[in-house]
Amino acid sequence: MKPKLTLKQIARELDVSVSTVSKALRDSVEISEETRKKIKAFAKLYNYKPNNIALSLKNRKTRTIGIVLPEIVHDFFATVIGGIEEVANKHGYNVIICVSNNSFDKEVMNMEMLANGSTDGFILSVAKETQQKEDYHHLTEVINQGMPIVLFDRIVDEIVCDKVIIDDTEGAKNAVQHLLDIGCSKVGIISTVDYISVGKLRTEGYMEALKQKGMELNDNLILKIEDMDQSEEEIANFINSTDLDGVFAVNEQFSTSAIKAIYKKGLKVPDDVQVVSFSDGELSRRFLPSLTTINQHGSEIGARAAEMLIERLEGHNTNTESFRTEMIKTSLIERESTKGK
Amino acid sequence: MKPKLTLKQIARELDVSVSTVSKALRDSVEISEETRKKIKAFAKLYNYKPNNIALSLKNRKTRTIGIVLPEIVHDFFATVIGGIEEVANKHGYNVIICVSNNSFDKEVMNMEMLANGSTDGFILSVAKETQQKEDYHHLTEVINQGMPIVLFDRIVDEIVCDKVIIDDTEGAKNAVQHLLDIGCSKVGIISTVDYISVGKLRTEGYMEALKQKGMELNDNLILKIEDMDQSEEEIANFINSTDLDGVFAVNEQFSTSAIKAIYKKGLKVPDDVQVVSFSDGELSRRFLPSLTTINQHGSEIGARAAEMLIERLEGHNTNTESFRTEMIKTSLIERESTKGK
DNA sequence: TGAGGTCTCGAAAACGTTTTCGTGTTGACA
DNA sequence: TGTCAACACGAAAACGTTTTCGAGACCTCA
Repeated sequence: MKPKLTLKQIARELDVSVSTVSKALRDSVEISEETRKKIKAFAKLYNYKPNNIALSLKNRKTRTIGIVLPEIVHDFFATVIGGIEEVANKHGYNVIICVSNNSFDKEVMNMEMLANGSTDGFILSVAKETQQKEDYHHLTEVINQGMPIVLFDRIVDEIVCDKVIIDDTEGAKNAVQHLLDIGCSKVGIISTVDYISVGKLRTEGYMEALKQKGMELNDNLILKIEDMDQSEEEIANFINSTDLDGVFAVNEQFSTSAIKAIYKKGLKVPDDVQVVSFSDGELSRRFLPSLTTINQHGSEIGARAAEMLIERLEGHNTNTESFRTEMIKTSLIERESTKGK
Repeated sequence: MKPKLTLKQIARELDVSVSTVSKALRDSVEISEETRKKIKAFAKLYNYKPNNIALSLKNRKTRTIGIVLPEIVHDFFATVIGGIEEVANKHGYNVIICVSNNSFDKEVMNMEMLANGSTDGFILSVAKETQQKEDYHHLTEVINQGMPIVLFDRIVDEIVCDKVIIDDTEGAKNAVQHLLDIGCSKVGIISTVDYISVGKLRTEGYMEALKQKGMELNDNLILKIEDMDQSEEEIANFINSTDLDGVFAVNEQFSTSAIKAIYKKGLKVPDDVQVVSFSDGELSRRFLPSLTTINQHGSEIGARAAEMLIERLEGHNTNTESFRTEMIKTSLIERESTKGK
């Protein structure tokens, strides 16, 4: 077991000073060709690699990005992480991931932990509980300390920072419009309670689409799920107690539950009821019938968020203090759960 | 924008020395009650938190665990991360995650990057390409530097370290046994090529189960997928060209592809063909029919791996140099893709 | 009164880097 | 022979901690 080589050891071994070694390795002209070669050869031979921690302390930069997410066993978030990871790595950054499990306290703890020198900045999607409490002091604190934050997906309007979102309203509107375009006349929505920002926005998109077609809103066709654990029964009840020919659900879980209930009711998808789902994940692609979805392009969201954060970190934009909110376009992917025109 | 408070600033502000501040905050008896209170009050007021990087440098401990995975948009790995994250956090550790994308080079790069001071140890599942090349120098190097490693799932026998695995053979055997028990007489397997350790082991389990029942092996009933991208067609061909009443597939993707092909062929699941899948994820639970699976208990794997690593790190076991390989039991979850007895 | 002990505290080293600012040794040139 | 620049290198500070050691102030007791 040989511990890591340090500059000091190289210096001692070669009988020069630490500064000489450091300079030689960084190709400083101060050091003679000869010594430089000798030192570099030695370093290469023994595979010297500078200690990241020491560099971080010196430079006050860690070259790591903190990611805080509500959950990780979740196709969308996993995809976003993938996107972040890729561009972060390309720029020589690492990512350190913490999960809030949708708990406000854990979110705060994680951020405090990471903010004490572990990361240069944050990419985060706030916990459900945080949106509910509307307590964002941990975000403002971090920002006040000069650490950039990029919010995505579950953002909070009050916080001034860079944001990456999808147009939830537009995406939902497109989904519902599509259902109407292909012949549905009674379209229901399965969404979440309003304090979840995306649930609220998607519900608004649903309403807009109906209004645009001059159709009137029927509250009975709107289901807002509060408790994920009981979604299955609630959705079954909803399907049974209504007479729909189109369903728009805000996530894959709701969509598949709905289809299951539709089958149980003796109806067929897409023949009797057509279904469009928000979120395009493994489940949508694999399900039978495969789901027509609104693709959120998670990896693009992640990639864009990482790019924005790194840009702030490297100061390519210190000139302008204007924060941007970037909108990633969603797209409709037609599959078997709708008939098409 | 107020930058982070440091000991030095507190010292200057309160007109004492840095060492006094440090000691006071750590409740040293060296410091008088009075000064201690004053300093602690000040620190609390301005929310002083020690800088992690400085601590890491001083203690030569980062309290972070490096995780290197083949992929992240994958139910099993995401679940494992969840398990790791939970116990890591409980012990005051952070996790930093890198993805190899099944590339050998990226795996090596990631490990080198993290090994230079960023983490205290590793939890990893090796890339497909690494298993193929059988080049493990990056692992031995890290181990030689005194950093503990815990391998899980895709492990490599040659490396001496702690390991957490599931009994792939046993799990597969149970799956096939179950199919035989509930009346199947012609059971096929859809697996991966042999250089993927888990694919190989699961195939062995399949064979063992058949042998134990005194059934003879038919190579035509064994499909080994090389290229994931073409799995769908290969599986369809396999299903069409064989006459099976039971299918065991080593992952959810293969299982659902098989079921799709079975339907296309005009047969029913589970009436005509019964299916058991390895890996219990969202897809298995949501699919129609929901899948009978072998649950790998990913979060337990992660949790156990983290515990083992932390134990090494905190030196609770320096006495014994014996590395353990822990086996997490799989369990069969019966759902709709099998009929039961 | 002086020796020794107890309380408090500060200086300095250490962790592994980078960088600024010397400083000694050449050699050229007047 | 003396001056000055160029060259090659080292000392030290800095990043923010913790910890060891030393030292001054005060008290106690012979």
